[in-house]
Amino acid sequence: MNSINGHQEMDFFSEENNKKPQALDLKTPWLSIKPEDLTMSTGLQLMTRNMGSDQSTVDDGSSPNEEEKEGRSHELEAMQAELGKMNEENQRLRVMLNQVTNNYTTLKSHLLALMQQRDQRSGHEVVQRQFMDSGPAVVTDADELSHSSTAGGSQEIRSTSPSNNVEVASIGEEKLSPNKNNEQAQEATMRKARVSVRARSEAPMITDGCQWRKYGQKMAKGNPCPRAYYRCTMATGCPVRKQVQRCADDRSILTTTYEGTHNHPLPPAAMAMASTTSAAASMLLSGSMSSTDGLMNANFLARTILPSSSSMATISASAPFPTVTLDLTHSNPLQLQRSPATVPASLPNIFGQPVHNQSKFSGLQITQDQLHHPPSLDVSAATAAITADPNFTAALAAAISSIIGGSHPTTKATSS
DNA sequence: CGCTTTTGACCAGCGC
DNA sequence: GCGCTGGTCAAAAGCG
Repeated sequence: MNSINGHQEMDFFSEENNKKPQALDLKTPWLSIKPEDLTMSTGLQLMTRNMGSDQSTVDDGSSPNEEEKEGRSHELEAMQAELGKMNEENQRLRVMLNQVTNNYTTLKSHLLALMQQRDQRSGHEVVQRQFMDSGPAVVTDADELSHSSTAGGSQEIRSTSPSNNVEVASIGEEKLSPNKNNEQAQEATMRKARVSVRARSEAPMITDGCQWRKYGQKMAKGNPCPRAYYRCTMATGCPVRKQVQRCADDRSILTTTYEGTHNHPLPPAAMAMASTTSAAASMLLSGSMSSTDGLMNANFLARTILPSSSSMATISASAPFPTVTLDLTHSNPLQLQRSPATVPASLPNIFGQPVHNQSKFSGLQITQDQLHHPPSLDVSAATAAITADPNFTAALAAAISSIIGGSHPTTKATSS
């Protein structure tokens, strides 16, 4: 079953599918576009005008043949000229897109730098924060040193033991550069954070677009249904794991708990769930997040996933790991039982995942379907996953929805 | 033959 | 220290 899904989804990596839709060139430059730059409307207006003139020649059936031929040749020249103009505009837009991409990269690095500064100011607080609900898991320097000797042996750096995750972050603080340390700390803590998704499904596992391999099954205490353990097999060494278990009270409810961050490109079908879980994990792990912020963000995330549903998100304070639970059981169950190819239709193409060789903008890829159905909801969803910082989210959401949403300047210009 | 699933064993953390 | 529990490993079996 999984292998079938996986094979289908691997097709998304084909060169053909990796080509960005032309529409992306027009829609994604949202950071630094001035209204006067949006001259795409010129071409459309010309097209409209042409259609009008075309119509007039058809209507004017009384005109002599010579005139008609002459008129058509003029028309042809005009259209060729317009085509040339549009090509130029296309080139300009491509340049603008590159600029926007650069802007985005710069902005992102700024944000990361700021977050790193903040994390450095708060020292161990962030790491300790991840474990404040898990009892006596506060890491002391003595602990780190005693463990570091064992970690240096044949053990893997990416350990499956929670304590070792802390260890990696802490050792890095002493021995590695601050940037690398922060990355590792973040990776280690991201591995700890969990996102639980509750959904009604008769299938043994919800199709989230990823390729999973089952590596274990256990009877969990207090639940007659076994808990299955899966590991992501889309790339060797991908640390992402998930647990799948049916609810003891209502066996139609499937609880899927995700842990970790993918270290490889994801097919669009997998982007939705992976990004959602990653964004939720980011919320959990963002150092500035107060408990109320977290709850607010969690519910925002839930609305992001299924905007029309009454889905709820909660953050567990009692679980051994910080966990966000997205309860989708009140939404249409069919939304999570679709075939892999249609999963993105129910879940927004949002991003937030450190996807290698793939811009985070890939989450904003606009499909042919989306061209016919403006992706305003998807875009607002995307902003939710960019970062857990509510201020950043609000600013970007406003910017994106003002440009890509119904009030797109180009649209206005065309319609006027 | 290669990949996935199954399943018992093993390990670490935690509470008593 | 012991037992319980959750999580992982790895050999064997199953499958296409």
